[in-house]
Amino acid sequence: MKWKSYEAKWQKKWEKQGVFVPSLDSKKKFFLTIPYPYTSGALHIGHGRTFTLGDIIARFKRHQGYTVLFPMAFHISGSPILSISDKIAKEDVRTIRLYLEYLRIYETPENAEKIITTFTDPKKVAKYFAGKISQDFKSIGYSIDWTREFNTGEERYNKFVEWQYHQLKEKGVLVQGKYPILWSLEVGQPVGEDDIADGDTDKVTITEFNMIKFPFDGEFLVAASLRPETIFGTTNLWVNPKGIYVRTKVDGETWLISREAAEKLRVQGHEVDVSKDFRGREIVGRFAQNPLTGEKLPVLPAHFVDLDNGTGVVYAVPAHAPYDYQALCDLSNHERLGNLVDINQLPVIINIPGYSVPAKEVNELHGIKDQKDSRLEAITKELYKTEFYSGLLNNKCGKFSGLRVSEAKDKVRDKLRKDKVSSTLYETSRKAITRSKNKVVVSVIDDQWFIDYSNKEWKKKGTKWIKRMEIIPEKYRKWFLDTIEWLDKRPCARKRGLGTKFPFDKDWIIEPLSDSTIYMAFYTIAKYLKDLSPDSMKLELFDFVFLGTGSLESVVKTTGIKRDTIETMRKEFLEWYPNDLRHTAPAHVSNHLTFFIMHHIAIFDPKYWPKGISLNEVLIREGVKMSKSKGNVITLAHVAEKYGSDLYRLYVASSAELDAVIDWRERDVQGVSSKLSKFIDIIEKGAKAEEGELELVDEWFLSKFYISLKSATKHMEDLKFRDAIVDLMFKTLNDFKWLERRSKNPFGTVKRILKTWLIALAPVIPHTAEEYWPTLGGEGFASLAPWPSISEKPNISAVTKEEFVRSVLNQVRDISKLADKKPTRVFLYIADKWKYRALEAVIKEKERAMKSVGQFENKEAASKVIQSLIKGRIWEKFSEAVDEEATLKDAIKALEEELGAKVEINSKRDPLKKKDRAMPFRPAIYLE
RNA sequence: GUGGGGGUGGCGGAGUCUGGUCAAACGCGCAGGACUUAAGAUCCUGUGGCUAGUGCCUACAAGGGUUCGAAUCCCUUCCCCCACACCA
Repeated sequence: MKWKSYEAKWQKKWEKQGVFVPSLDSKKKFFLTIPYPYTSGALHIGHGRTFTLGDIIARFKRHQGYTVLFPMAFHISGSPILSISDKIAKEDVRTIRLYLEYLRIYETPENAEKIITTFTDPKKVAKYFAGKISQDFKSIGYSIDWTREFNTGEERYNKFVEWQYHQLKEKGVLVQGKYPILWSLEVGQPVGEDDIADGDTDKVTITEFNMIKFPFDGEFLVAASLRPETIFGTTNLWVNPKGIYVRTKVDGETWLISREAAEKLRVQGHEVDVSKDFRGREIVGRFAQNPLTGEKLPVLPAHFVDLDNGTGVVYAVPAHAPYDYQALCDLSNHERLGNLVDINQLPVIINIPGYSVPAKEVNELHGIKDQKDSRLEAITKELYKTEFYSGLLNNKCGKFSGLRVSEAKDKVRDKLRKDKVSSTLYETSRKAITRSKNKVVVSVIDDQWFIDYSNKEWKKKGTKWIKRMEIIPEKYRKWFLDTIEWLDKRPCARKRGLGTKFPFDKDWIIEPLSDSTIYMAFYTIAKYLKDLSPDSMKLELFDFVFLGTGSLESVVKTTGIKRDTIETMRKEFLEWYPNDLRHTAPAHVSNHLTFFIMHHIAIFDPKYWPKGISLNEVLIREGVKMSKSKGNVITLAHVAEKYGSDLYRLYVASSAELDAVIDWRERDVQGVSSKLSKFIDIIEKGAKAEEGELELVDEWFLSKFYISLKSATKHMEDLKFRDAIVDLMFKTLNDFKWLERRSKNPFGTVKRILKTWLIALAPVIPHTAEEYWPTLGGEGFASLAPWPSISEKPNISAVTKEEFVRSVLNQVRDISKLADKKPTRVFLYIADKWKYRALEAVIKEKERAMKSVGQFENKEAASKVIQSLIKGRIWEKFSEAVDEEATLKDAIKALEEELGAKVEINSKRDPLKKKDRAMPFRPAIYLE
């Protein structure tokens, strides 16, 4: 792995000479961004895939003559870094262990112990890892302009984000309203996924129950359900007889619900005043009213009712709910309550093919005997799924009859709400506790700030723009369109975390996905703000720089910033914007990338809207996902030392196309490594060789290379790196092997294309390109060399002839394999002249060549030959006939060597009468 | 649940949009050979079945359909993966 020895040297040279710091006033510019990494730890080779491919794009564009801006910054907004510091401060063992592990990637154990004590300050964590990540990036050879680096905790960035939010407010997309979030009652604080026990593995979401109020002697017995449409099939209400319920005032009415439910309602924006509690059994046997039909419904006891789920009151739909049906069965022998619901006359309200009373039938099928049977859960789910997709509401459902369950659900819910018999209760999707063992419930915040993506005009513009943008691979475009369709109001500020304070209410902090949507613009000016006082970064400054509004004079006056600094900033912005390409992983489509597009649309002039997005899939290792817990992570920091950066880059670029998952397999890495070694070996030998006369095989090799280069250039433009490398590396190396066998002077021949070859691979293996560039007589940095032009025309006839020789060789081999003998003499017979006339006709007329049969003497034979040529689609393989006899005679030595046999062409000797079988490009063969 | 992607050889993966050029690019593995005292590295050859030949048969998750023709288009079923709002 020779490349390891020279990589660091070139990285230093690039940095020292500012090779990747672009100048202004370019003719052709290209502005590439990759989302900045979040600095909570070390990055691994999976993250590196995205940055590496981005870098390859940047480098390729530079070769193509673009002035490329490829900047980088660091994200520190949000709660994770904060909670890391909290945990380290609280001496949480797991966190400390994890971070010591991270630190040891870069530090001696003693230093790691020292540094971790500073990590109680979140900014120190962020700063430390930002430093290390940029060091890692440099070690992989990324061509980043580091002069524009910043992190999102800096004041200049905060000022910029504040400006962004003023803009959003002006555009009317910032709104305030109610919002349900996960909440801890004990702590009185929101809880995030990382606060919840097992929150990472078993996600907790928020579900909406419909609370339906059943009139109950001037009060309401309030039942909660996820299936409002089943209200038409209810026969009774269930309470848990042992459970504790409360009689409470809720929003001015008296409700009977479980104690837990009352607590939840209190934090969900309801006025709750609990007056008295009682056991569920106390109301058993009384009657409530169906709020839709007025029907009398008995209150019955059931043990499956969970007080801490919904309201602790459930309305029974025994024909459709396995639990309800079974609970009725369990009760049927009860002398007083057993006959209040007639189990043989259950109202069926949903028709599904194959069932008459679904719950009854599935229970019987599974042999359910008791409501405590644990299988009921799964059976319920199963039945619900069937009903949801194939069930139709029947004529018991009034105006909803005939609807599918999937449609009826929302319609019935809306009607119940409209009639004020129903409202919403939020519940967690599963029982959850925080890591400090507090119960997680849902609370409703009523002054939450949102970005209103549901705004119709805005959406329309977004959709239209996405249809026009360049999206690579194309298949992700639909995902963008779906996302924008689905996007609704999105909370954009939080009470916790690092980041920019919300400018209109300083108690809030802008949420980390909402503070990173237009910062590509910030790159253009970041370096000029570095030394200015934050106070000078007034709204007017950004207005002027980004929107061109206001006058230079007045901005100078209000900000006190020097006139030419402001002018330069404006110039930088105009120079680089829009962002030509943003490259990242598909996971960001449904949030970040769509916000990125939408915010640009809201704030900037259309000519500055983002032009393109490219995406690459993830990287796994030996078939499994990399994760800290599995201990199979290779960090970016180890790449240079372990594999060398050029090998890493080559593997990442060549082993899968953008939309396929890369599997990092040590064995395959070794394979790629040997290709790279071989390539370097050829360069070294080629550089020393003398160019000589070109023979057929040399012409063939050079021509094949030009064809590959042309195809690879196209692939690079389409970001199909794998295909490009297959052309430039694997196929060309294979061709070279043949050249080595056949040519008198293979290295002299390859020398003619070495510079071209090297630059064509430079985006992928830049260090190797730099190292050998001077050796080959290149000037300046290889990284800045122009992309090779393809002026040389491939010699098609040489290619055809050599391919013909190779195919004859293969044919002889095929036959000797079939004949199962190793020949000592090989006889080749060239096809008769008239068959070449047939070939000519087929090359010219393709499928329609049959009509020329008439021109031949032996029409039957001619028709066979032509048919065969057509079937073989010969015109796609060979574009012209060659003088086969001469070509083979020229190559006779090579053939004899390869075959280890004497080769005779058009010999009189033909004992098996093979000569007649000969066809153009397929001489007849006889072996002895 | 909602939305998206996918199932091809011993393996990773091309090919699918634009049906015929496909027994399947490129790579890995495996087998035989060359080189070597030997191993490794490297190079050559082979790697569905039949066949001294430009062909036939069986294959592209399973089943069905459209078509002269399907891995490719349509339908059904099974299986796998990914993303989903405060998480960066």
